Formats: sequence, structure tokens, C-alpha cells
Amino acid sequence: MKFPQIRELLTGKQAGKKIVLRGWVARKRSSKKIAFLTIRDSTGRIQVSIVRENNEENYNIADKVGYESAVIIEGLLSEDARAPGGFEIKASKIEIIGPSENFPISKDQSQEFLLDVRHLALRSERLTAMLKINSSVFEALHVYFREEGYTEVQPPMFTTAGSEGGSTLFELKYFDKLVYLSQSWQLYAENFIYALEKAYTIAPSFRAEKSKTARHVTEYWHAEVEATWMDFEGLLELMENVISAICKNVAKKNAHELKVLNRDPKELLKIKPPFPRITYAEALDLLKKQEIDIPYGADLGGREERAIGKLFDKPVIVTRYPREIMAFYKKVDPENPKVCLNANLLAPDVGEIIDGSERESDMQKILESLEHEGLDPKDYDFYLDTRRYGSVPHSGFGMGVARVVMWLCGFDTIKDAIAFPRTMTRVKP
RNA sequence: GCCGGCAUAGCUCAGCGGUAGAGCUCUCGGCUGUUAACCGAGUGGCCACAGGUUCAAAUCCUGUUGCCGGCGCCA
Repeated sequence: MKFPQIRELLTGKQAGKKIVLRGWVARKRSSKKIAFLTIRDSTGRIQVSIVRENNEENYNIADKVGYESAVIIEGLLSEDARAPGGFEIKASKIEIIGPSENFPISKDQSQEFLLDVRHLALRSERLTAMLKINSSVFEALHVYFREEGYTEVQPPMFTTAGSEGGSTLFELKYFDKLVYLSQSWQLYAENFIYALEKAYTIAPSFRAEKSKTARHVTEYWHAEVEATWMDFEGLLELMENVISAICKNVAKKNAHELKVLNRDPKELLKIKPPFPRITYAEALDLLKKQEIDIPYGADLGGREERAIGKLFDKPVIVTRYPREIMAFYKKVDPENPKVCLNANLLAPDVGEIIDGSERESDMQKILESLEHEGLDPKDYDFYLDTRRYGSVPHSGFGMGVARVVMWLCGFDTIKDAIAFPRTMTRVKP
């Protein structure tokens, strides 16, 4: 037997035909003569009506069925202007496959409660839409990188040194040693490219940051890319092209989901290169005009990033941050030793979603920077081999995928952009 | 780590010294094709925990725990 999905039914191509639908009860209303069920599946929602006088037995099933019960509905698919979506199933049979206990999620919900029952909240239209958009983002990344000749690799998650300094590493017992969970593939990336030239990974990163902001979680999926011979200009173009490819794919694959989230696919299709590019110094000037005074040398915070983002109708790339606040592997600008050849891509309302740079290829300068950050070069010995044996110019970046999803979905917190978000205070469900 | 806030029914909240409340969910009944319908009734509480003040504490005070928001840090 063929079971059509709801999105297919709502096209109306099978109107007038008898169909069999599998789904879950999302909503229910009844009066003396007629009962309505709203049935959902992974593709949408459709109304089912059942008239009592025709079918007392099945009317009673509909009248009593609990929210989120799994059901199989047989009936006639009919065009009906009174039904949301324009079509409804006039049911002849309702079979309960999996009855439902009193479903805890109802009309009034706090964010905290929804996170407590996140495993059930995933069934909502909103989070289902997010999961599908998220999948399209991953798809776009894989397709783009592979088409551009990048090889996908898998770095280890157990590590012995951090790439961003030690304070935000999760410590972990590893037999009789202490190790850390990976916070970036960086130290491995720069080794992979000597074999592959162009490499990428999409893997979890773990950060023990005690952050309680709308855009921080302790575990997130990190899309990272690294390539030999790529200069700074090439890096900026890569950022633009990746973001553009993601927007295009989501607009193409997720028209329904974007509509559920009140987002316009046409707006996404406008996100094409070139993006506005400004330097850190120019960013400070723009902020000053908005009466936000940041001393030179301070990193841009969430408030600053959002204020800059508002000035442009596309993501904006901010380049050349002060050297003091940059990680040791970032290349210093040969034309201005005070700044690095780095770039942050800021998305409207979200802030930083990509952090990248040309990498320092000179061994001596790397050692100086390590020392400056108080890191022990011995911990980075295998990494330093990248500079000992045939060092070449190279660049790369890391993207917080959940931040991209947050931006595309128009969410005001990253927690909604991840199926089971982990924060400082929440590790379940 | 710093600042601010919250904790009362399954959920969302009101009550702020004097008998524990409402709406929703759920159960039962009613009901013109309803759109998270509507009408009526019922079930449902160690008022986070531990001390203190008071004739009397959900309410005031102290501490503890849990959570939320903002900053910093970052993707």
C-alpha cells in the first residue's frame, strides 16, 4: 500500500481520491455532529474531518484520541476552502497505531520547559523546520567543498593541547592521563593540508566557556577548512562563496520550512558575493558614529557586532584585528605589523559566524607568538613540524554551523538552532 | 568570573502577613464546519529547601540549591 505524505496531499493532485495517511495527532476539535483532527507528519499538517452520523464508531475514536497519538487515516482527499491549506481528508476510518498519554506540551510554554522536554519539542513545526534547514546547510557545505576539490577528513576529538589557549578546554580522564576534548581541528588541519592541499571537516567542537549568551553553547558543530597556497584574498572569497552556496541551497530546498519560520527565500538568494568588507579600525570608526566607543585593541563584543551588522544588508567581513587578541597561528599583516591577516564574517542579528585567517608560515614567528601567549612549544611539537618540513603559505577558517542556522531561521537564541543544545547548566535530555 | 532576575497545580501565571487562586492541559457533560474553537462541571498543591521574625509566613529576613537574562570570552 502507498502512503502519501502531507506535502504531497496539499498539492491537490490526488483530490477526489481515496487515500491512506500515516501521522500523528497535532490538534483536535469536536462538536456534536463533527470532529476535526489536525494530522502532522514530517512534511506538514492537514485537517481531517469525520461526521458522526455517517460513522459513529470512528467519530468516537477521533473524539477521544490523545495529542501525539500515531494514527492511520483512511478517507477521501477533498478540496475545501474551510480547511487550512485548502484540502482536507473526509475520513472513513481512523486507526490508532500508538496511543498517547497526556502530552506535556500544550499552549503555554516557557523556553526553559521546552528545553526540559526538548525530545518532544522537536516534533513542533518550528523545530522540525530548523532540523531540515540545518540538514540543508550541512549538505551545501559538503557539496561546495567537494566540488571545489577539498578532501573531507576526520581529526581526533581527544587532544593534548588546545588551539585557542587552555582556559576553555574540557578536561577528561583518559586511562591514567588527562586529555582534552577538541575545541578545533586547527593543529591537525595544518598537518592534513601537506598531504591533501585542500581539506575540510565538519565535526563537533567543545568549549568550556562559562558563557551565558544567546550565541554560545559548549558543544557545537564546526565546519572548518584549510588550504595550501591560499592567500588572504582567496580566503575572503571562499567565505563569501560558502555562505552564498548555503543560502542558495536552503532557499532551494526549504521553501516550506522558511515559510513556517516566516522567512523569505528571496532574501536568501540576494546573499551573493561580494560582501561588504571593512577593517577592524574602520569598524571602530563606524561604531563611534553610533556612539559606541571601543578602545583600539579590544575585541568586538556581541553588541558591537550586531551594531555593525545592522549597517549592511548582507553579512559583513571585518578584517585585520589587533595582533594582541589573535591566536598564535594567525599571520601578521606584512604591511602593518600591528594587525593580523584575519577575518570575521558577521551575520545580521547574530554576529560572528566565521573566523578565519591566513596562517603564519614562519617558524620563528610562531614560536614567538606561542611564548607571548604563555604556551609551551613542547605541547605543539607535532604542529610545529608543519613549519619544519616544507612550510607554505596557507589559510583557513572555522564556521559555527549552529550560528548559521540561527541566522537563517531568524532565531534569537542558538539553543533553538541545535537539536539538543548543551550549555553550562544543561546537558540533558 | 561579574551584574540583575526568578522559584505557587502537568503547563502559563496571579496572590506579597490573616482559610491556596485563575486560564490552559486532563476527566465528564453540552454544542450550528471547527481553525492551539466555544459553554458548564470536576480532578489536581510539602507555595524549591533549611533556619529565623511574628499570635499568625506562599507573603518579611538569612542561608542553600536550581534555573533564567545580560556582560566578558568565542564560532
